[in-house]
Amino acid sequence: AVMILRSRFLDARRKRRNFNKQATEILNEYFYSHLSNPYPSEEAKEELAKKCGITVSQVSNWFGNKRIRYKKNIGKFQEEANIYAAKTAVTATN
Amino acid sequence: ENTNPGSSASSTSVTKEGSKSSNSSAPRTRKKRCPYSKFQIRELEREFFFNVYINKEKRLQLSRMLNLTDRQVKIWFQNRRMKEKKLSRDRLQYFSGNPLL
DNA sequence: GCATGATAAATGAC
DNA sequence: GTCATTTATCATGC
Repeated sequence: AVMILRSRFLDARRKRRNFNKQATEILNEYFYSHLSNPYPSEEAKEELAKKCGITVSQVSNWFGNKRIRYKKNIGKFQEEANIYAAKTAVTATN
Repeated sequence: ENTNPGSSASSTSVTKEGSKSSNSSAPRTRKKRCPYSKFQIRELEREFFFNVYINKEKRLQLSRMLNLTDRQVKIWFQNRRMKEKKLSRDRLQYFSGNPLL
């Protein structure tokens, strides 16, 4: 059993698996509701990781990829941005 | 087999790609990331195994051998140490609170 | 065929 | 020196 776990861990780094829809939802909500400063603190990352069921490193990776890919092609994410903007509009009003 | 713009310590580096003629406060264009060759990685890893911290003397020697700049070797060791630390963290996290165990 | 997550060079704050 | 990042590249999912 240990061997299986070990081998699975060693090659599990670049064997990518997509996050589930719920996790992506949570990450996107945070990203688009902090679009002016999409840099979650360490504490925020830990909370996001917990809610998404992923590691803090994965949260960092996600935001790193999201920031640059959004910046490189804002148009492509416009529709997505509008969706989450509407979804989190209530939150901003407190 | 190394595409290196201004790396090789080719004696007196006179031409700096016409970088800063007068103004020197420009952010300068970021150097394009160029993946190192298998050979370069092997040698870097070999030295990393001996000592995680490389001294200046060996650094210069290694940079000449691999056709990298002194700075590149220094940065590689820094990144490599960070990688090692991350691997340790992941290992810990994986074997501790794993729901599948 | 691109979307997406992870990793590898390179930079900058401190 | 560490360390969060940017950026390009890699490897996989679908």
